Amino acid sequence: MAVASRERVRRAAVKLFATKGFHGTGIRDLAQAAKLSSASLYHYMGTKEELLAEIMVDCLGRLLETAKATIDGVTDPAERLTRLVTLHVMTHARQPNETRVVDNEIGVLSPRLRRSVVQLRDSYEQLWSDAIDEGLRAGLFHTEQPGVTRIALLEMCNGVARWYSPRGALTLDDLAGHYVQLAMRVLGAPDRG
Amino acid sequence: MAVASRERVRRAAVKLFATKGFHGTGIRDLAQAAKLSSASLYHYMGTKEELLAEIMVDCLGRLLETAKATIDGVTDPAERLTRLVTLHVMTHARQPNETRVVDNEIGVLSPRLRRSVVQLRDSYEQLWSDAIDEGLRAGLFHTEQPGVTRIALLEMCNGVARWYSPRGALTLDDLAGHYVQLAMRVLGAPDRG
Amino acid sequence: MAVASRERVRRAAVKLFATKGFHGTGIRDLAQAAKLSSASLYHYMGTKEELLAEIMVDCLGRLLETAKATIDGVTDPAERLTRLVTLHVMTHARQPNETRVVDNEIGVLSPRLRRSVVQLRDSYEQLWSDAIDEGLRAGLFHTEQPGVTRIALLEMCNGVARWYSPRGALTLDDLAGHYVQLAMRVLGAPDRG
Amino acid sequence: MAVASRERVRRAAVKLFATKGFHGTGIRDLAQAAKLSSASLYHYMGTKEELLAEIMVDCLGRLLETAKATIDGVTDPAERLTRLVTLHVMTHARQPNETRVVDNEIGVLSPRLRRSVVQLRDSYEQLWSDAIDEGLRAGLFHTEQPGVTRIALLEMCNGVARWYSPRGALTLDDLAGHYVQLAMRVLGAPDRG
DNA sequence: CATGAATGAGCCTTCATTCAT
DNA sequence: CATGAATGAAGGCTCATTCAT
Repeated sequence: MAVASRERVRRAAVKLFATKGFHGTGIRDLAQAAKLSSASLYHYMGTKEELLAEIMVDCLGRLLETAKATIDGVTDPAERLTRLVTLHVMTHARQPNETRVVDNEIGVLSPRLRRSVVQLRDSYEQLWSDAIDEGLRAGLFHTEQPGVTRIALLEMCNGVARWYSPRGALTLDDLAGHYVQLAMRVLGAPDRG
Repeated sequence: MAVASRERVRRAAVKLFATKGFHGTGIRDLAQAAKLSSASLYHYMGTKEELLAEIMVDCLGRLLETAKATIDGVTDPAERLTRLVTLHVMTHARQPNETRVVDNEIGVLSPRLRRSVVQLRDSYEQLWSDAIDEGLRAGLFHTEQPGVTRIALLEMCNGVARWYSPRGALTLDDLAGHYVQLAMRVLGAPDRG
Repeated sequence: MAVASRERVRRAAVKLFATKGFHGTGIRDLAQAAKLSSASLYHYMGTKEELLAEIMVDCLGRLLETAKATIDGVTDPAERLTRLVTLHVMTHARQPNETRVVDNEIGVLSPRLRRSVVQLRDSYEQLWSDAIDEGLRAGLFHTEQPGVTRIALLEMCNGVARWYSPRGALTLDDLAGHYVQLAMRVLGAPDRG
Repeated sequence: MAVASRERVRRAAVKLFATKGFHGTGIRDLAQAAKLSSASLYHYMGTKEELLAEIMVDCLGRLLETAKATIDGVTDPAERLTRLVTLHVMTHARQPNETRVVDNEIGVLSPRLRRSVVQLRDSYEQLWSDAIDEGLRAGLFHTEQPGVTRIALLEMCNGVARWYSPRGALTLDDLAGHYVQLAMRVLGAPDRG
C-alpha cells in the first residue's frame, strides 16, 4: 500500500538523518531502511533535501500548533511556561530523532527551504519569549538578561533529545516534572517545593 | 613554511566542519580554504577522519587540562563550579567552531577514534559531576536528580557555542557571569545577589 | 477513445523527437505531452524505439507512395523532377517535424529496424536518380557528377524542414516554385524564365 | 602527458557526439574512447554540455576566422563566393564530425551557452549574405528570393558532411570544384564552362 | 482502458585518496 | 614541498519498462 511505503520512507529518513546526519545518509541507505529500491524512493519524495525540509516543517508545525493549543487561555505566566516546558521536554524525549534533525540540520537547507523552517521555529520560540516577558513584568521571574536566559533555558530543554532514553529509570512524567523545576529556577521563580 | 600550512589546514577544517558538517565538507573545500591543492593537503594530515579526531582530541584535551588547572586546590564546591562554568562558557564563546565540531561530529568517528574522544569528554564531565556531588553532600546544592541536573546544566552551557556572537552587546565577562548565576540557580544554590 | 489516444502519442512523439531528439526525449516527456501516464503509453506503442521506427516508416512510406503517384505516367524528366521537388519541398515545409525525425534519427535505430527505413529512403531517392539520369540522357540536364549533383540537390531540398516557417511571408507555392527553379539550375537545365 | 589526454577527450567527444548524438553519448562512452576513467575525464573538461559548447565554439570560430582571412581584400563577389564555398565544402569534407556536431546539436545547449554559438554561426553566414548581396547588386547573380537562395545554398553545402567519404573516387579538389559550379548555378551566375 | 507502484540499470558527477614527477 | 594526473567507489537522481489492480 502506498501510504505505508510513504510512511516507511519518512520514518527511515528521520532515523537516519538523526543518527548519521543528512550528508552522512545516502539515498541507498534510505532505500534499504525503507525496504524499497532507490528508484522507488522517488515515488514518495522529491529530492533528498525536500524530504528533509518536509520532515522539519511537519515536526515543527505540529509542535507549534500543540504548544498554541496547550497554552490557549492560560493567563498565569508560570503555568504557561510549565506547560511549554512539559510539552517541549516530552516531545523531545518521545521523538528525539525528529527533534535532532530539526536542531542539527537546518544549515543544510537551501535558503528557500530554510526560510519556512526558520519561520516556524521563530514563531515557536516567540511563545516562550512572551511567557517569560509577562512573568518578568508580573514580578514572578527575575533575570537581568531575559534574552540570554530564554535561550539558555531552551538549549537546556533541547538537550533532552540528545540523552534521554526511555529504557532508563526516569519516566516521562518525572523527566518533565524535573525540567519544570529547573526551568523555574533558571527563571528565578520562587521555589514551590 | 610547513607549520603555517599545517595551521591553515587545521583552521580551515575547524571552520568548515563546524559550519557545513564533516560529511558536508569536501576535501576540495578544505584545500581551497587552506589555499593548497587537495593533494598537498595530505602532507599535513592523515585521512579526513583522522584530521577530525585530531581536532577533537586537541580541543577537548586542552579544555580538560585547563579545567583541571583551574580548579586545582579549590575546595569550595560552589567556587569549583563557578570556575568550571566560567571556563566552559568562555571557551564555547571564544571557540564556537571547535566546540560545535566536538559536540556534533562525534558520531562520524569510527569506534577506534571515537573511544579516545569520548574518554576525554567523560573525564571532563567527571569534574562537573564531582563538584556537584560535593556541593550536594555539603548541603550547598539541592536537586533530586543529580544526574539529570548535571546534564541539563551542561547542555545549557554548551548552547553558548550555538548562539553567542562577539559582535553583540554582551561581553564575555557578562556572559560568563550570567551563566554562573544560572548554574547556581539550576543547582539550587542560594542566590548570592 | 483509443484511436485518439494513439494519435496523441504519435503526434507528441513526432514533435518531441524532432525538437529534442530521440535520446533527449524521455518516456515521461512523451506521456506528459500525450496526456497519459507513462504506463498507459504502452497500450499504444511498443518500445520507444519501435515507436520511432513506426513514425519513420509511415512518413517515408507515404512520401514514397505519393511521389510514385505524382510522377506516374509523366515522361518528361524535367516535369518529373518538378513534381518531385514540389512534393518534397511542400512535404518538408508542412511536416518539418516528421521530416527532421527521419533525417536525423536513423542512426539510433537498431540494424533490424533501420533496414526497412533505409530501404524506403533508397527507393524514394531512386525516383530522383532515375529522373535525373533520364534528363541527362535526353540532354536536358548537364552535370559531370550526377551522383554528387543528386545528393547536393536532395540536401538542399531537405533543408527546408530546418528553416521554413509558415508564419513567414513566403507561401508554400512560392517556396516550392522557387525551389523548382533552384533545382533546374543545379541540374544545368536551361532557365525557363 | 596532459595535453595528449585533453586532446584525446576532445577527439573522442567529436567522434561520438557526431555519430551517436550528444544525448546518445554517455560519459562512460567518452571515457572509454579517450582511454580514461570517467572520473579522470573531469580533469579535462567541465560538464558534458560545456565540452560540447567548447567544441562548437572552437570549430565555428576557426571556420569564421579562416573564412574572413580567405576573402580578405577580395572584391569580386563571384570570387568571394567561390572561396567561401571551397573553404566550406573542404572543411565539411575534412572534418565531418565537428561539422555535424555543430549542425545537429545546437538545440541541446542551454540558452547561455547556445548564445555564443549562434552568434558565431550568424557572423559566418553574414559573410555569405554579404557576398551574395553584392553579387546581386553587381548584376552577377540573379534570384528573386535572396534569403531563400542563400539558405538553400548553405544547406546544400552543409550536406557534404553527411555523405562525403575520402575513401570514394572523388578528390577534395574535385568535390570543391563541383560545388563551386553548383553554387554559381544556384545563384544564377552565367556558367563559366 | 488506465495507472500507481515498482525496479534494475544507468545517468552525470563528485568523492577521498594515491602517486609519479 | 607541491601538485597535476589519475581512479574506484559512491554520490543523488532518472531511465525505459513491467505488472497487479
